[in-house]
Amino acid sequence: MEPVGRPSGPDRYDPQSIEPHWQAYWQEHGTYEVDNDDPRPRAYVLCMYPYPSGAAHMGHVRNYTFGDLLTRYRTMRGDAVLSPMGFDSFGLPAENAAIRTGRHPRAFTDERIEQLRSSITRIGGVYDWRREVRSHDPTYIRWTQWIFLQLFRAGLAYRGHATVNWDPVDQTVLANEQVLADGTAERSGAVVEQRDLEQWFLRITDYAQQLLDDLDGLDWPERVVIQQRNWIGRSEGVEFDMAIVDGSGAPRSDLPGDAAVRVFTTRPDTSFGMTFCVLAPEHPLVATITTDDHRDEVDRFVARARGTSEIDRLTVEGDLSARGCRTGAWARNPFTGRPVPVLLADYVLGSYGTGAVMAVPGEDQRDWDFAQAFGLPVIETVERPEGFEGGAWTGDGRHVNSPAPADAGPERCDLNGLDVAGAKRVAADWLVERGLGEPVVNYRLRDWLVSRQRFWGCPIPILYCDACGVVPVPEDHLPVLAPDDVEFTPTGQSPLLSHEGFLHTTCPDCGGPARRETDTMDTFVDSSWYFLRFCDPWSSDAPFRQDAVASWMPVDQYIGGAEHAVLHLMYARFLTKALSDLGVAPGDLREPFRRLFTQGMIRLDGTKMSKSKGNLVAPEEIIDTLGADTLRLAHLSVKPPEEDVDWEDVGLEGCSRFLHRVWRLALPDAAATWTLHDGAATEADDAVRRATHRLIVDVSESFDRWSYHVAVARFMAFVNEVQRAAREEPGLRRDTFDEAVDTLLLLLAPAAPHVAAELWSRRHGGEHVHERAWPAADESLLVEETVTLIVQVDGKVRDRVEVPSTADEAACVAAALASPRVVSLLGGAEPARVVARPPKVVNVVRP
RNA sequence: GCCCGGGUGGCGGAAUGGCAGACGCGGCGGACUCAAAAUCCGCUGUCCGUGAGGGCGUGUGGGUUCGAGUCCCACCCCGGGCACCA
Repeated sequence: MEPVGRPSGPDRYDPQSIEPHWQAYWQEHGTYEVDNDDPRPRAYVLCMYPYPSGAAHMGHVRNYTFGDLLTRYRTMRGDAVLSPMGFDSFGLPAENAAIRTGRHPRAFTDERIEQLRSSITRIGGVYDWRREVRSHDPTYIRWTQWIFLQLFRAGLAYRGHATVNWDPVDQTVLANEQVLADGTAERSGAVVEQRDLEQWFLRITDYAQQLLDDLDGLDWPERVVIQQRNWIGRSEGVEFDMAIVDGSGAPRSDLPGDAAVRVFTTRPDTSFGMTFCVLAPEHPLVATITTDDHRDEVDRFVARARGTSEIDRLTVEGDLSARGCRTGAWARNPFTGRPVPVLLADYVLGSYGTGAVMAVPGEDQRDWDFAQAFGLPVIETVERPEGFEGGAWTGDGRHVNSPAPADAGPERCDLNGLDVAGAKRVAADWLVERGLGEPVVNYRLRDWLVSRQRFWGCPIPILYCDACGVVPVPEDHLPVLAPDDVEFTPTGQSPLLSHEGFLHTTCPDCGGPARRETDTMDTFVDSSWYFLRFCDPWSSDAPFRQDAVASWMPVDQYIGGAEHAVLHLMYARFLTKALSDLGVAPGDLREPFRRLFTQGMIRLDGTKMSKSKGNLVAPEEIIDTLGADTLRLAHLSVKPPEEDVDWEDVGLEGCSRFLHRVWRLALPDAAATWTLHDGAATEADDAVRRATHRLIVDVSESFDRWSYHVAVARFMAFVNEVQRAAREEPGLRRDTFDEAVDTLLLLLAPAAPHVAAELWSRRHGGEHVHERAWPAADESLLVEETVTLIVQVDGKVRDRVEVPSTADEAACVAAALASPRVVSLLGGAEPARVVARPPKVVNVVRP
């Protein structure tokens, strides 16, 4: 790809010779290092820290180009920009490589960090590397563990027994967020199994309401906010008890008198339509309420449901009658006083609400389908709209069939005639007033399962003592580090489980023998606080000092992939709130990321480009030939930043040609090739000066709006215009030309930093362009003297006339009516109407 | 099914109710050259017309407006997310 035929020698644009020079300059001069006592206004620009997978791929390039542009731009605007970089360096790929090759994951990881750091530098990314953090660094491990202990003391980290997601390929449990809707693992793609295990959880559900409410104050893509809202899944309803009775409604002699099942519903208004009640197979009452004649059937059903993988349980196809089972028990509907049969079905989840629902086939489609399969009756309680032919009606309407029977006594409830909202209120109040139930808010969000049965992660700092039970490792014993003398076996089992030296220790409380926790933390724990550590990575007696965090946080602009919409971004929000409440982070820091930008993916032949798919286009090969500035510009120009990109559409050539053109235009010696003079200013000078100041406004606005592709288009158009003016007679005044070129270089400095720095330095005796102030436009040059007035007849453009930009309505109308084209189209008739928007447009409406 | 995006030349896209197609890619023609590359210049939505010019044109159909790619209503298609959460 080496261009042939372009001029050679010292005047040739040669990215290979200038790019390393400037990268070293920025590093050596600490140009983008900022101290915590910097007096300038502060800005915190952060790209999601990467998993070190080796040399950068195009996704990295895209991400870091946007972040780097913003860092350089804000710096030129006068801010102290915190732009740190680090590595999310725990994780399974390194451990899997260790299992394959026998090499320790640390060696593997450190090597890949160096490769990635080198790539990032070669892209031209500038960071305050003094602040670098790595998840697997013992100092970072220490503070991750310290944070875990604070959460443990506050009751926000707990050990719980639960049915959890087990990934048979990666040999570890996973959080709900890491399992896709089809029941496969987000990372490995394996079908997830269910296992009952004791695991560590973080109590994110305590923050469900805050996580929901605080979304409103964030400047985030709507898409991401909606995804978070869906994931939290708030739903309001009521819970109430239904007494377990026999088929005639009488109490059962084999059960205590208060035997009851509690149900949760968001539709108490439809209670009169309840024709059965459904329990989850894992509901604790199943065993006690099942009657003897149904016991065998129930046992078989429960065994099968528990053995079924999530993926099968979620399948909609198949015979519904096999997915439920009668229990022989009955429950009394408090609204009617009448018993309804109790069934089991796997579509009711044990982990949501009360694990039991009242089934209303008339107004719920799942209940309706189930009722059909089991031959259960349907009672419609909401009037159908005309023409409705489906099974269940879930919309609004007048209630019918909803009075309590006459023998229900003076306290009978009557919902007939009410709409859904009104009936909900009346039904809920009725339950509450009689002490039968209460309003309840449920969330879909579950506590965050953080245990991982893996070696290459942050060890959970907990001991198990036979005498004292669960004991936190004392803070002055941190960090707990995994041993180095470990062997990785092909089974994938964590070597910690069989490492005697790691496993056995003494209890800090009683001095007796104790066993270490062998699970490590989900790597999303590491990434939930790294942005806080960046503010104060030198802190040695706390994870960070509060004043340092207070001065930088929240992050002004966070940049990363949309694939983290629920995972990382939810966890990081949670931990920030928890640390704030614990007094570790400032009390008023409730959200970590003020603005979020999610960039599009890079696709190759329509598929996502990633390491696993071969990563066919290596960024460094392009840097080796066309240079980093061309690559950056191509990424900036190809599409709006938030959209997915097909690699085939990335126009390297046009960008390379453009930079060569800039080079020839700006090179001091090349001025001889242009027609420049020191005489009086001509119209050409006037036009170029206006274009120059217009460019300042356009590029600034485009940068502020993240319309980088438009900014690049403006650059190209501007260079074309200046070239043309400087080539044709009478040419340009030298100072007009210099102002145009210097302004171009200043504006280009954030986007194509190396070439801008090199040319500026050559033109200005070694000066550094990135330490110059962002240019300000001269307002007087933005006002044109004359403008092109659009003359329309009946809304169609028929002519254009030059008018003074100060022309008023009368002048514009006069100019329009004087147009020969308009005169001929009117054919002597008087216009029916003339609409003028001076000085842009006049529309003449014919009779 | 529900919720978000989005449909504009051969392609990526631009246009914050006022000149549709900026800028780039690709294509065609030309200059320079022994030749090529590179560079530079011109043309490049579509139809009618020798021409001047005119008709049509932003997924489809309606509407609002002097004027709609842009606003409103209905629909079609594509992409993404959610989906037994009671």
